[in-house]
Amino acid sequence: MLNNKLYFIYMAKVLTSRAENYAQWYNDLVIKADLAENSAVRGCMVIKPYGYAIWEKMQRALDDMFKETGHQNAYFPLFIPKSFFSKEAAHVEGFAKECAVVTHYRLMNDPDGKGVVVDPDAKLEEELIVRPTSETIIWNTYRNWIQSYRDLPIKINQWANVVRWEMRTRLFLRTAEFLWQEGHTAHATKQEALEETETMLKVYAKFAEEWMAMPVVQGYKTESERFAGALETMTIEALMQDGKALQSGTSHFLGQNFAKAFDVTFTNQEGKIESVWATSWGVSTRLMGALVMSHSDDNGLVLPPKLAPIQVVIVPIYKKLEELDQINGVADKIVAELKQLGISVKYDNDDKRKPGWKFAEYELKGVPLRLAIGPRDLQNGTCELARRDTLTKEIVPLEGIGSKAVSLLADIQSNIFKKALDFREANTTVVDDYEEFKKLLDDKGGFFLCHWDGSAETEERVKNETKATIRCIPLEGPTEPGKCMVTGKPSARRVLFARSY
RNA sequence: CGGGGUGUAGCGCAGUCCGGUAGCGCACUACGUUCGGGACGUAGGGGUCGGAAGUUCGAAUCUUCUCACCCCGACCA
Repeated sequence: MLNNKLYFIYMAKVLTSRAENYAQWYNDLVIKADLAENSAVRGCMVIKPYGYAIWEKMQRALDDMFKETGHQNAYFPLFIPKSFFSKEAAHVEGFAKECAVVTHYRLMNDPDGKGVVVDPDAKLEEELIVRPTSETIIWNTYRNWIQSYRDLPIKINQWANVVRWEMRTRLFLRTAEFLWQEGHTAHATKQEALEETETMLKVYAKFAEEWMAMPVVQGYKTESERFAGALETMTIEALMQDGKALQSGTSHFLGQNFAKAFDVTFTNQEGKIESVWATSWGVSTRLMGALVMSHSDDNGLVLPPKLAPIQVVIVPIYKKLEELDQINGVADKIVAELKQLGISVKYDNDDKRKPGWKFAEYELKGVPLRLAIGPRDLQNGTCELARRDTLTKEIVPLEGIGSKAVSLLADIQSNIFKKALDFREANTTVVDDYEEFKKLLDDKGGFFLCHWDGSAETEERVKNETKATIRCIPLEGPTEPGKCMVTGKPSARRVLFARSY
């Protein structure tokens, strides 16, 4: 009676398949799985409760990691005086084209009686920018907080929304307003700031791999891909199932650029005045998109147990309400046992939905484990356990169901990571010939490890000719020197190319 | 921001060419039978046809303007 694995019979498809149209599959899934939807405001989304629950779990895990590495949370204003933006030249350059600007502070009734209009007399002295990122307001504030090396380091994070006026938006991947965290740290030495930059990249990589079950390549951005105003940008890059890369988190070494722009200096131990060294780092709700595209299949979401709002769902199967009563008794005990073990469990005994409907629904929503109890199980002291990642089911005894669930959840977490890692390895190609690179980019996609001569011209040429960009100069991986695949000039090491989101 | 497409019931669509007062499937409500992979029957309810203006006796349908969304580019996390 045990271990009789059955395979699923699929009923009506509600999703476009990945093979048919990957982009449509993603859009369908985000909406059908109740993660988010488009709002009445152009380019802005509504994150729905189920999607937000996942984000909250991400926040919790990241926030704990930030605290463990010595950071504190704070909050800075949504609005930034326009003049702040013009202080750091590269920074302005990077963000000027996508800023929302507040020009007035009052509405009035339309003199023509057609609703309300902006009161022309209520023009702001200085216009306010809705933050696209907070370096300027934060460094303007840090100036007042820092006098001596004794005031350093300052290691602050804020959870906030930011606005970047994007032309073309996609749920989670690119929206005009999004949620994120931005860390902003101030240090006495260059070395310490560099270490902070790397530490936080490692935090992101650890989070991506251990919580999201999403393998990432860590590395440095090339100069042209760097954050506006940064001396060095580090990134974690993930590979999506359609063979495109997704930049999933960045950590920037800002040097003394912002300190100089905002005149943030400190007196060192020798009594000399120096500029402060800075970092900033962030991940956003874009991670939700990464999560969806890393593991999910044509039946719906596949969530890593560590981030799943519901880890186990219990579905009763019954004909008569007396049977349901009996099952309720058994299920309540299972719920108590699982909760005891720290598992988030939902017992769905809603009489208005049928088992088949519930199966499909929770599969669509990516619940890692489903436990079904019917009349046969009541007799045998068993239940049916179905795992979302492999789509397999087995009949198991109720005795010891708690530890069984714990080990299965752990197994699912590691299995989907392994699956994603295998996919990435199968889709990472070492190429030395530019023509072959172009061909494989179209035929196969994925990551490419190639030699590059280090020039922005070559990088630009590859981008124009193939739409592929250098995702990063990896921290790990092959480091043997060679010849640039495009120009044949010497190359210190291979870099990671891909088409990206 | 350029090119293309789509807006008709909560969702997915037909009807638009050729103007005559709106229909189908799912969902919803009630009852009954069902319930181990999105059940079935019977009877119901629901629509400013994206918005505005115009042509006309009459507009979902024709004209102009406008808004939103989707796809492809340019830009970006």
